[in-house]
Amino acid sequence: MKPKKTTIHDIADKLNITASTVSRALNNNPRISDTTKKAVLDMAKDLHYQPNNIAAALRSGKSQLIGIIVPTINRSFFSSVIRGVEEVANTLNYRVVVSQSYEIFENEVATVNAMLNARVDGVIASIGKNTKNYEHYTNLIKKGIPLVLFDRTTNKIGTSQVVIDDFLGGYMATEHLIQQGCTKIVHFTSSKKVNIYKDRYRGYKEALNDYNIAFNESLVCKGNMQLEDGRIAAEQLLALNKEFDGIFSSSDYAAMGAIQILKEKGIKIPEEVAVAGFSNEPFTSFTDPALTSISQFPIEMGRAAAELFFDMLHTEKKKFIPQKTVLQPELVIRTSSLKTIK
Amino acid sequence: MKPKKTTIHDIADKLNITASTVSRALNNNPRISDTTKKAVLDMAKDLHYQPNNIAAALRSGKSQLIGIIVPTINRSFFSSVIRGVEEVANTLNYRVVVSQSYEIFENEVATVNAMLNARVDGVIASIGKNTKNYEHYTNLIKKGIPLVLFDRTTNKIGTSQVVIDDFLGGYMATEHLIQQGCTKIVHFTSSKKVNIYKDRYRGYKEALNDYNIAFNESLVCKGNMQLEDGRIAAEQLLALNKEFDGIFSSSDYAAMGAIQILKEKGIKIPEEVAVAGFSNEPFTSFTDPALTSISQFPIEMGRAAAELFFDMLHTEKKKFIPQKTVLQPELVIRTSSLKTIK
DNA sequence: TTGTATGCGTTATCAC
DNA sequence: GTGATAACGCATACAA
Repeated sequence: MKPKKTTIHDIADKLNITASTVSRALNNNPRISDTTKKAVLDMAKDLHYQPNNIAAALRSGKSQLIGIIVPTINRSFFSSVIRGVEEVANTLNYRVVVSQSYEIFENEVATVNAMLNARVDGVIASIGKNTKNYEHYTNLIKKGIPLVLFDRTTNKIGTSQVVIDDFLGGYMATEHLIQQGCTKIVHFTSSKKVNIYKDRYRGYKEALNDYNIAFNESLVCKGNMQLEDGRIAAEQLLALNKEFDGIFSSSDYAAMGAIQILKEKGIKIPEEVAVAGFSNEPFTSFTDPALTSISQFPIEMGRAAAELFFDMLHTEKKKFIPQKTVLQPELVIRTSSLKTIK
Repeated sequence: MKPKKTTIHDIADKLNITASTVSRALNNNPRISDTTKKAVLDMAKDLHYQPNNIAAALRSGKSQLIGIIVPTINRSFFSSVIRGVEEVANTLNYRVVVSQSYEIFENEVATVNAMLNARVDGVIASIGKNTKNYEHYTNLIKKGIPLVLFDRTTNKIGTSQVVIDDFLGGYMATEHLIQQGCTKIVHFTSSKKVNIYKDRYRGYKEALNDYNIAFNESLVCKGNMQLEDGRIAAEQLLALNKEFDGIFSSSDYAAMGAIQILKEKGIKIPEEVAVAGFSNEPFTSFTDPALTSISQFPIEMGRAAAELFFDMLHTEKKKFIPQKTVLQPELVIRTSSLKTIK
């Protein structure tokens, strides 16, 4: 019934050569003559030969698979990183296996394990917010499986990572608000445990310091960085009669939430309060006012992660030194912070 | 050097049983006694046994891999569909391999081929805009590999698909504008070759007809459905002095482009022109005015696609009848179309 | 430049 | 309820 799949043996038989020769010819092995190569390639086409990556993977120990672990796929930042990874993986004949942790530690562990079972050649991951134990990741490293962390990373395990300079991003956003005349700048942040928020916070403080503006801890709001958190924070600031003329939020969503509340209360943006977010989410250019933000170049980040991955793959484990690619953030100025020009 | 990976043979040796028994125990085969099962499981844990999916795949012919092909990963709609697929695949111990066609036909063909080489157990795909030849997909079907199409599908090849009722979506959006008092409604659409745009267009016409509004072809603008296309279309309409009091765009992006132009020209939305988009992109709730749109429930679409896939997987090829899941769209009313209440 | 032999780790078919 | 054996399709060490 089923038209039995053709293998290298079928090609070999037709050509009166051996399977090894066919295998070599297909892999463009230099020791095979051009004539045989051509004959093999032609016959492969004739027989509709379809290489079996699985068999090759079992034999060679290389699956040509890269595992990607992200909290959730349908967030612009993460899907863009995946896009970047896929772009370069694709050109090198690698496939990309994705899975989500949903910020749940157990899922993250399980998913690393699944990647291990699938025998991926390496893993590119962004750490979940609630992850404090990195054993599942160090396990990978112990087994000699390349691991590249991006964005939400950690220095506690020695592996390559790619991040943007979050400190600089925080600094740039804050500096920009200061230059627009703000002196009482609110900051929205999240858990200190997460490197990215910690660094953006540091950048904020440093900018204040450099411009001789006193740091006021009561203007720092902690939350979960969602739209709702921004709304709540803004409401509380107003309820407490805090004076402020600028907001630097570590998340575009929280910034947006604050903007909604301010608009509802009739507070003018940017005239009375200038706002800057972080991430340059696609929606930031569509809002009213359009939201100033910090671009993280997620596609480039994905490409960089893939490159670090292939570096690792081609380096002997003992010779390997963890690399860190730091991308430069970019301040994207939009109406929400443009006091002067308006 | 390398701590040789433990296999089922290692477990078997330690326990003085055979690999077959271990294999069966690990697969929870009913013919194995509970005591041996427990012994095997314990030993597996002790030896840090890590199943080799690749070997199992080669032997069994099942890779536990689902290939997903989308035009681009970092578009909210597509990444959300992927999320839905991954959700259900994950619970059934399947992994998801994603790749992008970038709307380029050759890429789509190549990527289907790559999936074939990777021996995925099936493919879930959304067809690229420029694809007119479906041979690469029919090839899959011929080989007995389950194929599920979603959103951008075709009836020309007999396979399962999941779509939303685009006709109904188009109808609902148009009807809503009519109910808001619009009588001269512009429609933004794209290539007639693509099922989704064709159907939304049909819905638009039908609604006009049902409400006794004459269809005016000069109010239909064709474009590529991007922000820029919406801007261009709106500019042309104004330049030509076309009278219109509503816009139903088959894309949120194009709708947004039109809104930008109308705002620039001082035309009030929704008072003078009411606008509705399609897709309910995340940004639609953040714009000003917030954009009325049609939700396509992408995560549910992904789940439905996965379910159709597993249905196919568990059905004999000869007994299989292509299924079509049609999801109901939902009108999400926002300020951009709310003439009455304002 | 090509052939021979072997094994990657698992599952499936028989046998007992 | 368990064992023995083969086979999945390919790549590679070694031989010629």
